[in-house]
Amino acid sequence: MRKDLKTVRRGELIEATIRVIARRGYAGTTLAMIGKTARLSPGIVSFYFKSKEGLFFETLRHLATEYETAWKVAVNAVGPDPAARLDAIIEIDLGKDVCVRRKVAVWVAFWAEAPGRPAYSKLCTELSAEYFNQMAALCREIAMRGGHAAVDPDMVARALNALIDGYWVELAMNPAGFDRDEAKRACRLFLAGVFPGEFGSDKATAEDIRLTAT
Amino acid sequence: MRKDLKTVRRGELIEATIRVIARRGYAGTTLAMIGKTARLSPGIVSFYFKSKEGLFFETLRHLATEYETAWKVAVNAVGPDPAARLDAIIEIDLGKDVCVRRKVAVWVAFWAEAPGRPAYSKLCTELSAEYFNQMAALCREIAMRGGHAAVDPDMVARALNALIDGYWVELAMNPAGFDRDEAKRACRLFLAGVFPGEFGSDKATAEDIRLTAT
Amino acid sequence: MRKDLKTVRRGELIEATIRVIARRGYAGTTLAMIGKTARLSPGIVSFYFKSKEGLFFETLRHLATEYETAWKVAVNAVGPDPAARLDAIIEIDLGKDVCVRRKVAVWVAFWAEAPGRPAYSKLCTELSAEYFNQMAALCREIAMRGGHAAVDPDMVARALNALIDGYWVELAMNPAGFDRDEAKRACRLFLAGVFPGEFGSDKATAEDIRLTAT
Amino acid sequence: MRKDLKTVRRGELIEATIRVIARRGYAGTTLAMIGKTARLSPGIVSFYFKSKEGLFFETLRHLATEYETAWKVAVNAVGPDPAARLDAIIEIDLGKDVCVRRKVAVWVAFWAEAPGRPAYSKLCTELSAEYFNQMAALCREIAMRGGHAAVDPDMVARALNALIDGYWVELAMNPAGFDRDEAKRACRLFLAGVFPGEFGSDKATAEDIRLTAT
DNA sequence: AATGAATGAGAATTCATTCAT
DNA sequence: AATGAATGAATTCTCATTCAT
Repeated sequence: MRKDLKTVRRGELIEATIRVIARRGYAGTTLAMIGKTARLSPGIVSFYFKSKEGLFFETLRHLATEYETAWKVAVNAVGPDPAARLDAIIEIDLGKDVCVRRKVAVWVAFWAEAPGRPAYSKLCTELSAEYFNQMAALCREIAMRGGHAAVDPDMVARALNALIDGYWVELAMNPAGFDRDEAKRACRLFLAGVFPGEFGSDKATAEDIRLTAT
Repeated sequence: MRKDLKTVRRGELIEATIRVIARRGYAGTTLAMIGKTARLSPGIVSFYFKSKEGLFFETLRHLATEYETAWKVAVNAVGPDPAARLDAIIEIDLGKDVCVRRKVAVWVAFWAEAPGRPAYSKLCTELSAEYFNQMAALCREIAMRGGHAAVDPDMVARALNALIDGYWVELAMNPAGFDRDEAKRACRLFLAGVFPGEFGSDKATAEDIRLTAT
Repeated sequence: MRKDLKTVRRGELIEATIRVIARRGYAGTTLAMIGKTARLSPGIVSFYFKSKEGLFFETLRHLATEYETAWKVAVNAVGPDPAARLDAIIEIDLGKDVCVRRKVAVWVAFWAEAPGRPAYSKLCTELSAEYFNQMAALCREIAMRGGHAAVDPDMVARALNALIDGYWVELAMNPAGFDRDEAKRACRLFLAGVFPGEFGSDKATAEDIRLTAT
Repeated sequence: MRKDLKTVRRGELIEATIRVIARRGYAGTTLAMIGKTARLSPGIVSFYFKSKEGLFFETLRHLATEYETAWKVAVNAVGPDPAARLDAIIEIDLGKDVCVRRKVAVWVAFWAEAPGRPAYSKLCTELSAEYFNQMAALCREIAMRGGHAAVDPDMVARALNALIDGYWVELAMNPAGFDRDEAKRACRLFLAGVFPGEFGSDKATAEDIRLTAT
């Protein structure tokens, strides 16, 4: 009960932080705004987090953990086929749980502040590294089994990563012009070009179709 | 003469602003740091720019103008072939003048702050729109002349845009792991997949070859 | 029974306050620390004392009462001889009940804060006045009966008072270098110089001898 | 000129700090009060001192340096006779430059806060140690040359130190009842009792007589 | 009777902006 | 034209106090 309340409050404050950063930017976010958004007093942040810096870091960690968990679960859920796994990652990265304006705007904010904050930088780098390793491993598997000797699987992984990050930026900056389904198709289009026969555009999942309507 | 000095000082302050934001992030940048970096007094910003906000906006405008000019010049320099023009844009976007850590880090910082600053948002949106229109027009031309009826040229333009933005983010966050030449090849690989026969990987330009050595 | 609990709790909080002030200083003492030290919740202070200010004042009063009672009891216990009475006061002031670091550190803290707190100032002044009156009366008696006409008994009382306060400060600041027995001997040495024949250094009490071993 | 201004401002702020602490106590002192007293804005403290803590520490250091210099100069000014030197120290410690309510109240405040602030404690301890070494050396000299074998010179030094500190406390708490000249006479009375023939009460200096009028 | 979460007033601190030199 | 000292508004942070449980 005691611990639950603590967890609940921390969650409320983190959620409020995400909303405020998404609306006002990192530099424009004050504890007063976060307090108001969470319908709590501004002084409470010191109680649950050591400081503003602490709250921000925990917010980043929350997003990082959520994201990491999501793609790991997704990868394991679809069985061993590397193409299906890559597909599952795309589905998560551009899916409606992770790829919502609120959250990607905060990711961009933390990326932008990372140069001046070693703690942010470290966390992002570690997350990235693990993510890249997974992606590169899958690309390598596909390349080997399919005889796609010509392409460098690491390069493909980096490109796919960049493509997804780029879509996040698009969503953050121009949510009206962003089409989650189109983004997924574009990722598969890229992979289909690189690994012919692996990512047919006809392979659209049921999920795809559902989300297109959204 | 008077005007020259004004232009020089403004340029120095903008350059200093870029360096400081790249190193410390947007929120971590103070006028004192900018002054120190420019070897000028902190009070001088009020003289040459109305305010900190003004300096930051002019910094964004400087980057925007520089970038816009660069790709327009490049497009016009290569003649009318749409594929060559698209190639020229890639060359600029990932070339050593525009795609340097210092500058892309500042772009990411402005993207991140845009939600809270209508002025930034507006400028970025306008720049994006013009850039996208150009790219989409070129993609449409290629699609039409090559009979690539299956793909939506706008989608290709958006994807290419996202891919490039994503590479900028990569460079900003992890400069050591970024390979400008690889990024360009990945863009062409994507286009080659979408528009078969148009962007052969054998088409590497002289520029490419030069930069690979770097 | 009810009243007992109240008295017990108040005593616990006062004792905790003494410990915390002695360790952290007056300015560095928070109700949270006092609560933790007393193994009670921080909110309880409002219940047993009106406020932090109230708790602090009661702490001062507690020390003052304890001290006042101690020397009055001691004075009355030794019979009417003024030299013996003065000796008894020295014994108390530098004895192990009153003159312990914990307590003298708090005395110094209250002295230091007195300028800004009329309530503290008043209490200390009243206590001082009564103490001085007693001491001066004893000095006067000794001076008169011994024919020590040359010395001003009030001056001697003030000097002895200063000497004892000074030793308290020494104990507060540098407990390792403080020797309670030496301090008592020094007081008697001073009085022996002022009132020749009255405070022979050979007159060390049994108490003295016991404490020397400590 | 530049450096002078800095020195002047720092001095003004330190002087204001002394006045405010003396009037309000350590805990009751705010930067706003210091600013007002110095007729400067509250934000300026950060400019000349890193923080409130920094200002307080420099204030202590200022007092310590002033005091240390004063007694060293005084000791050297009077020639090699140890009794004269001890006398000179008493003259300084209870003289009108050092022993004024404003300053001794601040000393008491720092003594009181020392337990919670290692930096204060360290500075006070070092100052004390040097002062004690000097005093003890002089007492030893007097004891040896005068054949006062019975008394421990270190004990005398500690007692004199305590007596002077005690007078400082008296002045801080009850300035109206404090007589600087009487305090000096009391110190000499004590020494005269300990070292017979050395500190005759007839040895009052011209300085003494002048100050008595004050 | 006691807790400890929550509040919010007050203080320290930061830093954009101003302005006398 | 440039400086950099000084200001003071805005923000973070601390912590005494309150109050529902």
